[in-house]
Amino acid sequence: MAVDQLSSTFSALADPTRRAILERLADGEATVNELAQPFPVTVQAVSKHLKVLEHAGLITRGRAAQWRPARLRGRPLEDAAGWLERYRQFFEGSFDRLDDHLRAVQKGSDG
Amino acid sequence: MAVDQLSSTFSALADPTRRAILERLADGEATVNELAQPFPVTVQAVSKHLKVLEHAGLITRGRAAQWRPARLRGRPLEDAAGWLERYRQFFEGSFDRLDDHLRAVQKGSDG
DNA sequence: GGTGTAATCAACCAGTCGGTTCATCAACCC
DNA sequence: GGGTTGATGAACCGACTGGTTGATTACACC
Repeated sequence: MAVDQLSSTFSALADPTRRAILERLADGEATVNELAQPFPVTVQAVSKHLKVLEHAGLITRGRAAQWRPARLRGRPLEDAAGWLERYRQFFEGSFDRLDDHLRAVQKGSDG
Repeated sequence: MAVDQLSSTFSALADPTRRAILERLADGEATVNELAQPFPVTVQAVSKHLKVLEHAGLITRGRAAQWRPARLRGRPLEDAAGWLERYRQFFEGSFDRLDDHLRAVQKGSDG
């Protein structure tokens, strides 16, 4: 099991079912049964997914009678986005040219 | 094994060794031995990591004599960042208030 | 207090993962 | 061609993952 936060976050996001759950939660909180409905898996499987998401801090669980509504939490997503942001320089244009550009930058100034 | 691109990308990023490899590659291309040096694992293990990264499209491999330099490729990172970007609304401020805000928005306009 | 529903727990299973060791391939160089 | 170095291939191992089924807990309602 990944110990660091970032690994937990990316690991949680690596599953398409879990990403779909998060997308659904972006529209507002939902119960396990509601979340499980669109997927061809059992409620127990979704419950496990929610535990993974909760462990990664991507959701919090409420308590209302026998329901445990899940709610999206943005912070880990923000951290993940922050990590990726550092590679923005590689996003734009051809990565082939980027290498030359980087080498030039490294020689010309501090990193 | 994850079939979709986004899952492959997040899965590849879920390992701290692989993220460190990418960080190193941001400084320019490097060989397997160079990449393996900082880590307390064998070269073979790093070679496996590179295969995962290559499969996810996060790196490309060159060919120079008996060396196979790895080079960072930004495209999948950009896609991952794009997916996360859709949650930017959840980044800022308290997520508790966000829920109220979302409900208000949902009532006020088309959902 | 018994019944029905929401959700989790527990045990199990097949497949994948990250790592190892040993063996092999590929290219350079004398 | 043989030795050395860079890198991968193959087999194996323990741990984790995503899924199942069956049992159990927690709460509402009559």
